Amino acid sequence: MESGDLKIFQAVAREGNITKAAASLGYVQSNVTARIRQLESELNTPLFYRLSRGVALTSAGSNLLKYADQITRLLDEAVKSTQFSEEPSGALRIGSSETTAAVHLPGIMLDYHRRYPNVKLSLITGHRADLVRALNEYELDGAFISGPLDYPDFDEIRAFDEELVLISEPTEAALRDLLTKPLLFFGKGCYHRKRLEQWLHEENVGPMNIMEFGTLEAIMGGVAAGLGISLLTRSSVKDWVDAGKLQAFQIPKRYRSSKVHFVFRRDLFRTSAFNHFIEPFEKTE
DNA sequence: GCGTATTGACTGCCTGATAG
DNA sequence: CTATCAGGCAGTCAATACGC
Repeated sequence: MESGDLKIFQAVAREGNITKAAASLGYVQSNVTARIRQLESELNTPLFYRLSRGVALTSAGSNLLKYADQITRLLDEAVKSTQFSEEPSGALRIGSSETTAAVHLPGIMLDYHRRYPNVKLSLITGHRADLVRALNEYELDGAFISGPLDYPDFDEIRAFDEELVLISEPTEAALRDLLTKPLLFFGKGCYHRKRLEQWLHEENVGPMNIMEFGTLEAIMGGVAAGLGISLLTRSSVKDWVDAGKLQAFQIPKRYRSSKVHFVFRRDLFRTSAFNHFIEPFEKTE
Protein backbone atom coordinates (compact mmCIF):
# COMPACT_ATOMS: atom_id res chain seq x y z
CA MET A 1 0.00 0.00 0.00
CA GLU A 2 1.36 3.39 -0.99
CA SER A 3 0.32 6.95 -0.31
CA GLY A 4 -0.92 7.12 -3.90
CA ASP A 5 -3.29 4.22 -3.21
CA LEU A 6 -4.65 6.00 -0.15
CA LYS A 7 -5.12 9.20 -2.12
CA ILE A 8 -7.20 7.32 -4.69
CA PHE A 9 -9.09 5.49 -1.95
CA GLN A 10 -9.89 8.79 -0.19
CA ALA A 11 -11.10 10.35 -3.44
CA VAL A 12 -13.45 7.44 -4.15
CA ALA A 13 -14.73 7.49 -0.56
CA ARG A 14 -15.26 11.25 -0.78
CA GLU A 15 -17.02 11.18 -4.16
CA GLY A 16 -18.89 7.90 -3.65
CA ASN A 17 -18.26 7.30 -7.31
CA ILE A 18 -15.23 5.88 -9.11
CA THR A 19 -15.76 7.87 -12.31
CA LYS A 20 -16.03 11.18 -10.45
CA ALA A 21 -13.05 10.30 -8.26
CA ALA A 22 -11.00 9.52 -11.37
CA ALA A 23 -11.97 12.87 -12.90
CA SER A 24 -11.07 14.75 -9.72
CA LEU A 25 -7.66 13.02 -9.62
CA GLY A 26 -6.97 13.44 -13.32
CA TYR A 27 -6.99 9.67 -14.00
CA VAL A 28 -9.22 7.55 -16.15
CA GLN A 29 -11.93 5.49 -14.48
CA SER A 30 -10.36 2.15 -15.34
CA ASN A 31 -7.18 3.04 -13.54
CA VAL A 32 -9.03 3.99 -10.35
CA THR A 33 -11.09 0.79 -10.52
CA ALA A 34 -7.93 -1.27 -10.88
CA ARG A 35 -6.16 0.53 -8.02
CA ILE A 36 -9.11 0.02 -5.70
CA ARG A 37 -9.38 -3.64 -6.74
CA GLN A 38 -5.68 -4.07 -6.13
CA LEU A 39 -5.94 -2.43 -2.72
CA GLU A 40 -8.88 -4.67 -1.80
CA SER A 41 -6.95 -7.69 -2.95
CA GLU A 42 -3.87 -6.63 -0.98
CA LEU A 43 -5.96 -6.11 2.16
CA ASN A 44 -7.99 -9.21 1.42
CA THR A 45 -11.24 -7.38 2.16
CA PRO A 46 -13.71 -5.31 0.14
CA LEU A 47 -13.49 -1.58 0.86
CA PHE A 48 -16.60 -0.54 -1.12
CA TYR A 49 -20.04 -1.90 -1.83
CA ARG A 50 -20.68 -1.61 -5.58
CA LEU A 51 -24.05 0.04 -6.09
CA SER A 52 -26.03 0.65 -9.25
CA ARG A 53 -25.01 4.29 -9.11
CA GLY A 54 -21.65 4.57 -7.47
CA VAL A 55 -19.99 2.92 -4.49
CA ALA A 56 -20.35 3.04 -0.70
CA LEU A 57 -17.80 2.33 2.01
CA THR A 58 -17.88 -1.01 3.80
CA SER A 59 -17.05 -1.04 7.52
CA ALA A 60 -13.48 -2.05 6.62
CA GLY A 61 -13.41 0.88 4.20
CA SER A 62 -14.61 3.25 6.93
CA ASN A 63 -11.84 2.04 9.21
CA LEU A 64 -9.23 2.47 6.51
CA LEU A 65 -10.52 5.97 5.75
CA LYS A 66 -9.79 7.11 9.32
CA TYR A 67 -6.20 5.92 8.99
CA ALA A 68 -5.91 7.33 5.48
CA ASP A 69 -6.94 10.76 6.76
CA GLN A 70 -4.36 10.58 9.55
CA ILE A 71 -1.62 9.40 7.19
CA THR A 72 -2.44 12.19 4.74
CA ARG A 73 -2.21 14.73 7.55
CA LEU A 74 1.13 13.32 8.67
CA LEU A 75 2.43 13.41 5.10
CA ASP A 76 1.36 17.05 4.85
CA GLU A 77 3.26 17.76 8.05
CA ALA A 78 6.27 15.88 6.73
CA VAL A 79 6.26 18.05 3.61
CA LYS A 80 5.89 21.16 5.77
CA SER A 81 8.84 20.04 7.86
CA THR A 82 11.07 19.79 4.79
CA GLN A 83 9.99 23.26 3.73
CA PHE A 84 10.62 24.66 7.19
CA SER A 85 12.31 27.99 6.89
CA GLU A 86 12.98 30.95 9.10
CA GLU A 87 10.73 33.11 6.93
CA PRO A 88 7.21 32.16 8.07
CA SER A 89 4.77 31.28 5.32
CA GLY A 90 1.79 29.03 4.68
CA ALA A 91 -1.51 28.93 6.51
CA LEU A 92 -2.06 29.57 10.22
CA ARG A 93 -5.56 28.89 11.53
CA ILE A 94 -6.33 30.42 14.91
CA GLY A 95 -9.52 29.94 16.91
CA SER A 96 -10.86 32.18 19.63
CA SER A 97 -13.86 32.99 21.76
CA GLU A 98 -15.78 36.06 20.63
CA THR A 99 -14.73 38.11 23.64
CA THR A 100 -11.01 37.44 23.17
CA ALA A 101 -11.27 37.96 19.42
CA ALA A 102 -12.98 41.31 19.85
CA VAL A 103 -10.67 42.73 22.50
CA HIS A 104 -7.19 41.25 22.17
CA LEU A 105 -6.76 39.78 18.73
CA PRO A 106 -7.24 42.65 16.28
CA GLY A 107 -3.98 44.28 17.42
CA ILE A 108 -2.10 40.99 17.64
CA MET A 109 -3.29 39.83 14.23
CA LEU A 110 -2.47 43.16 12.60
CA ASP A 111 1.01 43.23 14.12
CA TYR A 112 1.66 39.62 13.05
CA HIS A 113 0.38 40.26 9.53
CA ARG A 114 2.68 43.29 9.19
CA ARG A 115 5.68 41.28 10.35
CA TYR A 116 4.92 38.13 8.36
CA PRO A 117 2.82 39.06 5.32
CA ASN A 118 3.45 35.68 3.64
CA VAL A 119 1.46 33.83 6.29
CA LYS A 120 -2.17 33.26 5.39
CA LEU A 121 -3.70 34.00 8.76
CA SER A 122 -7.30 33.07 9.53
CA LEU A 123 -9.29 33.66 12.70
CA ILE A 124 -12.29 31.47 13.49
CA THR A 125 -14.48 32.42 16.45
CA GLY A 126 -16.62 29.91 18.26
CA HIS A 127 -17.75 28.50 21.54
CA ARG A 128 -15.29 26.69 23.76
CA ALA A 129 -16.61 23.21 22.88
CA ASP A 130 -16.45 23.99 19.15
CA LEU A 131 -12.88 25.24 19.45
CA VAL A 132 -11.79 22.12 21.35
CA ARG A 133 -13.42 19.90 18.73
CA ALA A 134 -11.72 21.86 15.91
CA LEU A 135 -8.35 21.50 17.65
CA ASN A 136 -8.94 17.77 18.04
CA GLU A 137 -9.81 17.42 14.36
CA TYR A 138 -6.71 19.41 13.33
CA GLU A 139 -8.95 22.08 11.80
CA LEU A 140 -7.18 24.72 13.91
CA ASP A 141 -3.49 25.16 14.70
CA GLY A 142 -4.28 26.74 18.04
CA ALA A 143 -7.03 28.55 19.91
CA PHE A 144 -7.46 31.11 22.65
CA ILE A 145 -9.64 29.50 25.30
CA SER A 146 -10.77 30.88 28.67
CA GLY A 147 -9.89 28.92 31.78
CA PRO A 148 -7.73 25.83 32.16
CA LEU A 149 -8.33 22.96 29.76
CA ASP A 150 -6.07 20.21 31.14
CA TYR A 151 -6.45 17.85 28.19
CA PRO A 152 -3.58 15.35 27.99
CA ASP A 153 -3.27 15.82 24.20
CA PHE A 154 -3.03 19.60 24.45
CA ASP A 155 -0.36 22.08 25.45
CA GLU A 156 -1.37 25.49 26.72
CA ILE A 157 0.38 28.82 27.17
CA ARG A 158 -1.05 31.55 29.35
CA ALA A 159 -1.94 34.41 27.02
CA PHE A 160 -4.09 37.04 28.76
CA ASP A 161 -5.29 37.79 32.27
CA GLU A 162 -8.82 39.13 32.38
CA GLU A 163 -11.11 40.49 35.04
CA LEU A 164 -14.66 39.19 34.94
CA VAL A 165 -17.40 41.66 35.80
CA LEU A 166 -21.11 41.23 36.20
CA ILE A 167 -23.01 43.46 33.81
CA SER A 168 -26.52 44.79 33.95
CA GLU A 169 -28.50 47.65 32.49
CA PRO A 170 -27.61 50.96 34.22
CA THR A 171 -29.40 50.65 37.57
CA GLU A 172 -29.54 51.79 41.18
CA ALA A 173 -30.20 48.22 42.31
CA ALA A 174 -27.74 46.38 44.56
CA LEU A 175 -25.62 43.57 43.13
CA ARG A 176 -27.33 40.96 45.35
CA ASP A 177 -30.74 41.89 43.90
CA LEU A 178 -29.50 41.61 40.30
CA LEU A 179 -28.55 37.97 40.77
CA THR A 180 -32.15 36.81 40.49
CA LYS A 181 -32.47 38.18 36.96
CA PRO A 182 -32.14 35.90 33.89
CA LEU A 183 -28.58 35.07 32.84
CA LEU A 184 -27.54 35.82 29.27
CA PHE A 185 -24.75 33.60 27.93
CA PHE A 186 -23.25 31.80 25.00
CA GLY A 187 -24.18 28.12 24.65
CA LYS A 188 -23.26 25.30 27.03
CA GLY A 189 -19.56 24.93 27.76
CA CYS A 190 -19.09 28.70 28.17
CA TYR A 191 -16.45 29.09 30.87
CA HIS A 192 -17.83 32.41 32.19
CA ARG A 193 -21.23 30.83 32.53
CA LYS A 194 -19.78 28.02 34.66
CA ARG A 195 -18.11 30.62 36.87
CA LEU A 196 -21.33 32.53 37.42
CA GLU A 197 -23.30 29.34 38.06
CA GLN A 198 -20.75 28.31 40.71
CA TRP A 199 -20.96 31.68 42.36
CA LEU A 200 -24.77 31.79 42.35
CA HIS A 201 -24.88 28.25 43.69
CA GLU A 202 -22.68 29.38 46.57
CA GLU A 203 -24.95 32.37 47.15
CA ASN A 204 -27.94 29.98 47.21
CA VAL A 205 -29.54 31.81 44.32
CA GLY A 206 -31.71 29.72 42.03
CA PRO A 207 -33.22 28.28 40.01
CA MET A 208 -31.42 30.16 37.29
CA ASN A 209 -33.23 31.27 34.18
CA ILE A 210 -30.65 31.08 31.38
CA MET A 211 -30.97 32.57 27.90
CA GLU A 212 -28.48 31.54 25.24
CA PHE A 213 -27.19 33.98 22.64
CA GLY A 214 -24.94 33.52 19.65
CA THR A 215 -22.83 36.65 19.75
CA LEU A 216 -21.19 39.01 22.23
CA GLU A 217 -23.06 41.97 20.73
CA ALA A 218 -26.37 40.16 21.22
CA ILE A 219 -25.58 39.45 24.88
CA MET A 220 -24.57 43.05 25.60
CA GLY A 221 -27.58 44.34 23.69
CA GLY A 222 -29.89 42.04 25.65
CA VAL A 223 -28.39 43.09 28.98
CA ALA A 224 -28.54 46.80 28.02
CA ALA A 225 -32.21 46.36 27.17
CA GLY A 226 -32.86 45.01 30.67
CA LEU A 227 -33.39 41.39 29.63
CA GLY A 228 -31.04 40.08 32.31
CA ILE A 229 -27.44 40.03 33.50
CA SER A 230 -24.24 38.41 32.29
CA LEU A 231 -20.64 37.79 33.25
CA LEU A 232 -18.09 39.08 30.76
CA THR A 233 -14.53 40.38 30.74
CA ARG A 234 -14.11 44.00 31.77
CA SER A 235 -12.22 44.81 28.57
CA SER A 236 -14.95 43.42 26.29
CA VAL A 237 -17.69 45.56 27.89
CA LYS A 238 -15.59 48.70 28.39
CA ASP A 239 -16.97 50.66 25.42
CA TRP A 240 -20.58 49.92 26.37
CA VAL A 241 -19.94 50.82 30.02
CA ASP A 242 -18.16 54.06 29.03
CA ALA A 243 -21.10 54.91 26.77
CA GLY A 244 -23.46 54.47 29.72
CA LYS A 245 -25.32 51.57 28.10
CA LEU A 246 -24.19 48.99 30.65
CA GLN A 247 -23.19 48.95 34.30
CA ALA A 248 -20.29 46.75 35.46
CA PHE A 249 -20.08 45.31 38.98
CA GLN A 250 -16.97 43.92 40.61
CA ILE A 251 -17.54 40.32 41.74
CA PRO A 252 -15.92 38.35 44.62
CA LYS A 253 -12.17 37.91 44.20
CA ARG A 254 -12.15 34.13 43.82
CA TYR A 255 -14.46 34.34 40.76
CA ARG A 256 -13.05 37.55 39.34
CA SER A 257 -9.93 36.35 37.59
CA SER A 258 -10.14 34.72 34.17
CA LYS A 259 -7.05 33.47 32.39
CA VAL A 260 -7.10 33.02 28.63
CA HIS A 261 -4.76 30.30 27.37
CA PHE A 262 -3.44 29.67 23.90
CA VAL A 263 -4.10 25.96 23.43
CA PHE A 264 -2.72 23.65 20.74
CA ARG A 265 -2.29 19.94 20.12
CA ARG A 266 0.85 18.45 21.59
CA ASP A 267 1.51 16.48 18.39
CA LEU A 268 1.10 19.52 16.13
CA PHE A 269 4.05 20.16 13.85
CA ARG A 270 5.23 23.63 14.83
CA THR A 271 5.88 25.58 11.66
CA SER A 272 7.92 28.74 11.66
CA ALA A 273 4.64 30.69 11.28
CA PHE A 274 3.26 28.98 14.39
CA ASN A 275 6.41 29.52 16.46
CA HIS A 276 6.50 33.21 15.66
CA PHE A 277 2.83 33.51 16.60
CA ILE A 278 3.25 32.02 20.07
CA GLU A 279 6.61 33.71 20.75
CA PRO A 280 5.17 36.80 22.52
CA PHE A 281 3.05 34.61 24.85
CA GLU A 282 5.93 32.28 25.69
CA LYS A 283 8.04 35.28 26.70
CA THR A 284 5.42 36.69 29.05
CA GLU A 285 4.45 33.35 30.58
C1' DG B 1 39.73 -0.68 -8.26
C1' DC B 2 36.18 2.65 -8.07
C1' DG B 3 32.59 5.62 -9.64
C1' DT B 4 29.62 6.80 -13.43
C1' DA B 5 27.10 6.05 -17.77
C1' DT B 6 24.65 2.98 -20.86
C1' DT B 7 21.82 -0.84 -22.16
C1' DG B 8 18.20 -4.24 -22.07
C1' DA B 9 14.86 -7.05 -19.52
C1' DC B 10 11.33 -6.69 -16.38
C1' DT B 11 7.55 -4.68 -13.77
C1' DG B 12 3.87 -1.83 -12.75
C1' DC B 13 0.89 1.98 -13.93
C1' DC B 14 -1.95 4.23 -17.20
C1' DT B 15 -5.02 4.48 -21.17
C1' DG B 16 -8.71 3.46 -24.49
C1' DA B 17 -11.97 0.20 -25.99
C1' DT B 18 -15.51 -2.65 -24.81
C1' DA B 19 -18.57 -5.88 -22.22
C1' DG B 20 -21.96 -6.47 -18.68
C1' DC C 1 -21.44 2.99 -13.87
C1' DT C 2 -18.01 -0.64 -12.98
C1' DA C 3 -14.96 -4.39 -14.59
C1' DT C 4 -11.77 -6.36 -17.75
C1' DC C 5 -8.26 -6.58 -21.23
C1' DA C 6 -4.47 -5.49 -24.51
C1' DG C 7 -1.01 -2.38 -25.47
C1' DG C 8 2.00 1.65 -24.53
C1' DC C 9 5.08 3.94 -21.53
C1' DA C 10 8.04 5.04 -17.71
C1' DG C 11 10.69 3.56 -13.87
C1' DT C 12 13.75 0.02 -11.74
C1' DC C 13 17.48 -3.06 -11.57
C1' DA C 14 21.33 -5.84 -12.89
C1' DA C 15 24.96 -6.40 -16.20
C1' DT C 16 28.33 -4.26 -18.87
C1' DA C 17 31.30 -0.55 -20.68
C1' DC C 18 34.05 3.38 -19.98
C1' DG C 19 37.01 6.96 -17.84
C1' DC C 20 39.94 8.34 -14.10
